[in-house]
Amino acid sequence: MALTAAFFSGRPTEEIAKSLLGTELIFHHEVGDVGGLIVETEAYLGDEDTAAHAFGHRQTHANRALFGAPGTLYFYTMRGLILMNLICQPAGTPQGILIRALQPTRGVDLMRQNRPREGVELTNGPAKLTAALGITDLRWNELALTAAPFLLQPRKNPIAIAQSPRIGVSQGSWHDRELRFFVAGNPYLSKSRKRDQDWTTMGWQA
DNA sequence: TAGACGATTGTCT
DNA sequence: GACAATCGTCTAC
Repeated sequence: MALTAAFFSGRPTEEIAKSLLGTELIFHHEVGDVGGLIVETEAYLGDEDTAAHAFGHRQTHANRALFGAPGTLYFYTMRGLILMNLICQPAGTPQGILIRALQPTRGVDLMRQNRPREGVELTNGPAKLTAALGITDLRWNELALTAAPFLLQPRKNPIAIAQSPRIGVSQGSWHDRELRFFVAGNPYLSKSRKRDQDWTTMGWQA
């Protein structure tokens, strides 16, 4: 059964970030479905999180989606690249989860057209996966997940969930908080090392 | 394989 | 005009 808004409230954002691992993100493209299993996420905890866009309850036109209802989509650009977040917690509590990497499951040929790279390079980074899915603008920012052409379907369970400090967060008192969660051993992780990759199980339970 | 660095673009002050 | 939740390339080991 597909995830709905209820999935994104009623428990801590870190918990939700972990339970998204193994969920298939499906995007209904005009010319066919594309998608993959979520293998890496990061939690951004709003007001008090020095790395979050809403730190200090800062609200601008660009980050307004963070203050939306659970299940709201937050897309934003970074050096001309597009990153995708899912909003957790009730409206007014600006917490979100960044989708950092996917293991492709469907529409791989289409994704390769969108982003001509081979193997894990197709989707092993937050801006890489949006490019591969074919997301080229912010038209779905601030929309509810259920109102946009996206679908989240639970598929697999990780053998082990690992965590680490967030990537690209080097300043502020929260820089070393372990709010990045990933499927241990999955080859599609950003920053993954070859010797850590398990191509037999891909990090999933049988 | 790890680390450094330059490119590049939208947003905010 | 400064900066950023990144990417791709290059270099050294």
